[in-house]
Amino acid sequence: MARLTPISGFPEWLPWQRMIEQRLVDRLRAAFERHGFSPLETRAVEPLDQLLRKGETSKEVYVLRRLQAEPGEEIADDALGLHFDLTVPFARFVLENAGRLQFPFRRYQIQKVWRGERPAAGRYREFCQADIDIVDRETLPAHYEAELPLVLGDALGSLPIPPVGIRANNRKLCEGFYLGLGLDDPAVVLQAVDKLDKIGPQRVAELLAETAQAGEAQIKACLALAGISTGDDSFVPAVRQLGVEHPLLDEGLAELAAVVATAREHAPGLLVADMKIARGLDYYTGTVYEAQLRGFESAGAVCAGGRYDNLATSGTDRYPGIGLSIGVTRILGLLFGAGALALSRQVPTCVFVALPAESDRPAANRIAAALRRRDIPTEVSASPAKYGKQIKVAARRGIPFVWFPGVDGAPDEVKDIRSGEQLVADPECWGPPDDDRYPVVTATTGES
RNA sequence: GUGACCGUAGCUCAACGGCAGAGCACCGGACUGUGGCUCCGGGGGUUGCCGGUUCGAAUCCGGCCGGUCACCCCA
Repeated sequence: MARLTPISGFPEWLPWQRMIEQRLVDRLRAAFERHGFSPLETRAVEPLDQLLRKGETSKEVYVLRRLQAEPGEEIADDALGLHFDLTVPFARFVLENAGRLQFPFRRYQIQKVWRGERPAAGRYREFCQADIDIVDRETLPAHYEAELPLVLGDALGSLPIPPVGIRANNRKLCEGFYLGLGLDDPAVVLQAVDKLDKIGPQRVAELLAETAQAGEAQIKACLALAGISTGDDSFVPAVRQLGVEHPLLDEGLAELAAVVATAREHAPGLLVADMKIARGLDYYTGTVYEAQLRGFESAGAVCAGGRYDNLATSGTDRYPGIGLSIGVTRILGLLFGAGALALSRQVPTCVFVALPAESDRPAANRIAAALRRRDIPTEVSASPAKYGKQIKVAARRGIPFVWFPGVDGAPDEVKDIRSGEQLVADPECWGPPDDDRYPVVTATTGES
């Protein structure tokens, strides 16, 4: 057998980490449903031509081929590829099932996606995303653009992870500004401005001159716009002061102001308007979002999304939508890497039933069954070793309670392994404290 | 996909051309059926993989794999 090595970009967690992931996903799911989003799962594959509608991401797509494919067989448009996000498959699903869905349709979707990128810290080739989207037919009211960040704040806010900060911008605002400025290719300008955090104003200015043929005054105005970032609607007069006028700009300003105002009322400190958020994807048409984990800003965005008016269209039918995506694997990878998450024990087991002798196993099984009936995770010792060893087995796994079956008519006893306290107990009515029944996720502070 | 740095026991690291080691962890005993402390003992490694140089390679060279960082892009 060949030496076993991990495969780059395909993370596998240990059981205690998987338990944390499942608990995190449970919380997300509960929050999404609390806000009225319905669950959806789409197949892992889409026809290549569907996946590539998004644009120049073709290099990232993993193609599915049969081992017995004809040698030299071309990869056709109808070949299957693994989906690289959940938005494109969702748009396809909406078109395919429009007749059976009620609109506005709100759904959440928590699934693996695959991208053939170079792996790095917090970046994987196989990873889990949790998406929420709302689509409607023909038109999508702007108030959804204010609602989505609140769902995100609710979903992530109750978890023992660092707070997320959402930065929002609006495509209409930027495009209107650039058009009003006389720059007629807003997409190119956006691409340059998007790099501001990375390469700084000098290089962005050079880029703008090169790729967008921007003049000095135009560059200055673009950089001034990108420098505006406020937690309230004071960005509106700040933008107006730059003296640019365009109908699209007015629309964008009004929409973003509404997003900020709503967030301020319901989740103060969650969201800021930031005029340099661009997002690379060109299908966004309104509000765009990007969220970072506090303390992990350099690792990039852990959530992203925005409004797309033209992603799901077929003939005359149009389904404008808006969505946000949470990078579950990235969040976990960053926090595990920093040692910032801990679980109260390594196994689900709450009670470990000790075994006096192998002949006592049937009695031990009955005790375990009684506890499990009352929803107390229980396992029976593997072997009737000395009690000291059986206790040690439980202690190493962090199991909080060891149960000693009574022998020769003596009553059962249960021992709290942390305090050492041992009490007479009846498997039909004893129960652990609420905090001990299931493993609990905690944030680890003060790692050095 | 491009470039740079790094790979020794489960973990953290020594040995840097000449017998592959320590601490922690793990297993056993002292302690005859109630863990954690202490003491004593034990098992663990084709030095990431393949090839090259050399009398001799963990050590030097090349390729591959894996990890990290900067580009690119993105969750």
